[in-house]
Amino acid sequence: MSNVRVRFAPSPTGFFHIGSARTALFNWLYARKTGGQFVLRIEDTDKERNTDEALQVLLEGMRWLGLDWDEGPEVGGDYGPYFQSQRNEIYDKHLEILRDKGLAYDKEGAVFFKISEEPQIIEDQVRGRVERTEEKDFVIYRSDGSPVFHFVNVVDDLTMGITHVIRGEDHLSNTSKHMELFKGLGAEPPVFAHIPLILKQEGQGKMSKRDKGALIGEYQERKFLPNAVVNYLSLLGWNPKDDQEVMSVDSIIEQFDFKGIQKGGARFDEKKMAFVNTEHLRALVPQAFQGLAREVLADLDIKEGDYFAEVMQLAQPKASSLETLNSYVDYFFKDDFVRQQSVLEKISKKGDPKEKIEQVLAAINSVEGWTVVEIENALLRLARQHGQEKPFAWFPTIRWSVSGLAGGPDMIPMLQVMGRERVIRHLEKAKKLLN
RNA sequence: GUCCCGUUCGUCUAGCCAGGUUAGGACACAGGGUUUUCAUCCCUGCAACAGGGGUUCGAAUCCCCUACGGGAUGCCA
Repeated sequence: MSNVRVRFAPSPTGFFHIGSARTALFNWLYARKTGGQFVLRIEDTDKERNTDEALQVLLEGMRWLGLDWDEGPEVGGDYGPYFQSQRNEIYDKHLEILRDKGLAYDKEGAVFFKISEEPQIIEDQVRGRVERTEEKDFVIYRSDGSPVFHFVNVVDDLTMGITHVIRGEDHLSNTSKHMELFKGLGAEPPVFAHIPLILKQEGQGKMSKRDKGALIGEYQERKFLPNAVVNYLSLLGWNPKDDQEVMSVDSIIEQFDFKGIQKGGARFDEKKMAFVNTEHLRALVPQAFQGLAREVLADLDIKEGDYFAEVMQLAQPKASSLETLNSYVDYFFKDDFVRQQSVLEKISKKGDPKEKIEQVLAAINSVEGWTVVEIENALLRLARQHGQEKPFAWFPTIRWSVSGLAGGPDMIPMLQVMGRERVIRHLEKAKKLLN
């Protein structure tokens, strides 16, 4: 247990942006690394947009990523309320403090904060020493009586005992305002760490919600593994200073530090994201993989029994994502799969597929049992009958017949798992299609 | 306009603080192999210190300038 207290203070807008998620992640990592507290505070001052539905998108996204909060909505805590909309008294009280010190004054119906005009020196944990001077007094209460972001942000951080503010670089220039406010309220500012922004994959500027891959909900829908998303996000602007890239969340927590945070913006790369996801998928223990696979394959009529587990054992080492798993294995579980015409055209160039199917059927019918060795031997015999060392020339045709595809799990184990009857049924059907 | 921050392969980055490296890794891409199957695996290749000046025997590394990129400059958050 340490005295570190960090926070993530999102505004519920109805979507959970990847940049916000990474800010949340870095705060969470730091809390877990130091044994501190991770506070979730909701900046719900915009009454129009802040619906309960929008809040749930955020909370579900956080939970999905595994970013559990020690204080905040649903869990409470000693520093509440955790919704800005419920903290007006606290803000008003702090406004009085500034008024009493002569640091707040009314003008044009609004309340302004009187700046000190001294340079504010930020010892930023990522950027080092940053110096900036505020040039003019700024509004802290609008003429409608509501407090503005800079003020509530500082008051909340102060009253919630936040020790480290880890946030996006877009706030770096605002920090001098915040420092002045902390000092005006008679408090030591927290430690700041400004992390680089996530940039668009293509084009200029930071990721916007319209960009592909910008929303956490997309990864949820596409059945990415949350740990993989966390892994990739952690690598966007941070690294453990060695060659590790595919890491468990525990390992990331253990190695996380401010020194490893990058200064420049990081461009998002969906291909690398997919790569990290594939690696995590392969690393899953078979039971975990099968559990997830059952969910994504729910539409297939899969009966209980060993067959499913065996198919998954074939698929897991080669499948690239849960999102595409269905198309990778569906033919194991149904007879009405589509045999791709383009694949047929390709294999037809290397000989008559119908002839090959007949040859394979004949070879298979002579097999006693249905072990990998027996299937392999049968196909080897077939190959030798045609003066060939190995039966690879028949593989594309077999694959097309039993799966309709050009690729998939290893050929012989796949046939073994499918079972003799099913293989023969598919071959016969394929043959018929070629008449 | 002003202020703040940044800039190493196409991309993410190591190296920079404590100057001497064939500038390393990963993704992507290309070629080859396992295998005349495959969304697997293995090997190889491609490819970078933004530009200029200075300091130094020696600069990716330290200093200055320029360019470019990002952010801030709201009674948005």
